Amino acid sequence: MPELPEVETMRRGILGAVGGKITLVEKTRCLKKPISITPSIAQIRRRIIGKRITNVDRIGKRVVVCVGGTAEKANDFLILEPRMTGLVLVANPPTDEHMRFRMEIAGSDVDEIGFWDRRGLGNVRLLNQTELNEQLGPSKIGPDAIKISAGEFFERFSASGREIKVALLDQKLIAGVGNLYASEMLHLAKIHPQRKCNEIKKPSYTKLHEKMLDILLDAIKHEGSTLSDGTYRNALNKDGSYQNMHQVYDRADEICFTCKKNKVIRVVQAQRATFFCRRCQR
DNA sequence: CCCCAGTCCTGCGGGC
DNA sequence: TGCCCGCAGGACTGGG
Repeated sequence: MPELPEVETMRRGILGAVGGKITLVEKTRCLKKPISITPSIAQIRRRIIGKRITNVDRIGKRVVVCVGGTAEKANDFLILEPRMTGLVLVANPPTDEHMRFRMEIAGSDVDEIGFWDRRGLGNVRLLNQTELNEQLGPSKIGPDAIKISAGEFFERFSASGREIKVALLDQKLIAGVGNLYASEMLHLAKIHPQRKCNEIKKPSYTKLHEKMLDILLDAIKHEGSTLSDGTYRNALNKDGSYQNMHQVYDRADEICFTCKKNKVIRVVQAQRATFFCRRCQR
C-alpha cells in the first residue's frame, strides 16, 4: 500500500527521466477493465509527445511527471496515483494484463516509465496548471508530512475533536501518511491511537512530529515497506525493506517490541485496522 | 464541521 | 483438496 515513503521511492526511481523527450505514450493492450486515464490517450499524446520531462515531483501519495516548460514552471503535469496496488516501474516492466500505461523516453537515463496496477484502483491524469491547483492544490491536499514544521503540525491537529489516528489519515490535514505509518508513528510517540486530537498536549505533538519525520525518512532510506502480499515494489520491481523495522503494524497478538510485556492490540478505526500497545501508548 | 457506510477492484488465506 | 467468502485500505461520495 503505497504511502509517502513508497511513492517518494517511486519518484526517485524515475528521476533519471528528467531531460528526456517523450517519444511514445500508450495504454497497454489486452486489458479487461481499464483504469481511469484522463483525458483520452489521443489527447495525452497530442499534449506530451515530443515534449521534455522537466521535473519529477510528488504531491502526497501521487507521483507528478512535469512536462514541457521549465523545472519551476512546467506546461503539463502527468499524475500517477497508485492508490492500493499501483506501481511506477522503469526497467523491463511486466507485460501482463495489470500493466496499464507506459511511456518511452529518449535522451535520458530512464528510457521507459510504466504504470502497473493489479487491482486497478489507481489512475493516471494529465493536468494543466489550473487543473492541478483545483484538484491537488492546498485546499485539497495539506502540507507534505516530511516538510511540515512542528508548529504547523500542532496548529493543524490540536483543535480537532477527532481521534488522532483517524485525523492522521486525512490528506487535507497532512499529506502522505497512510494506515501503516500512522500506527507506527503513534507507537514510537507513545500516543494512544484513539485519543482525541484536542486532548493531546503540545509536547506530545512535538514528539509525534519528530517520530513521524524519523519514521518516514528511515522508510525512504529502506525504499518503503513490502508487505507479505507483495503489492508494493520500487521502480526496479524490487522489494523495499522497511517491513523489517515495523514495531506494531500487522503484529496483533504478538509481544510488543518496546515493553516486551503486553501483546499488540488490533482495533478498527474508520473501517481501518489500527495496531498499538496498551502499555506503551496512553 | 464530522461521521459512517458504500464504492471501486483483485488476490489471498481462513474455514468448512 | 477445493471452493467460497471476507478482508486488505486510498480516495471519494452521499446522507445524516
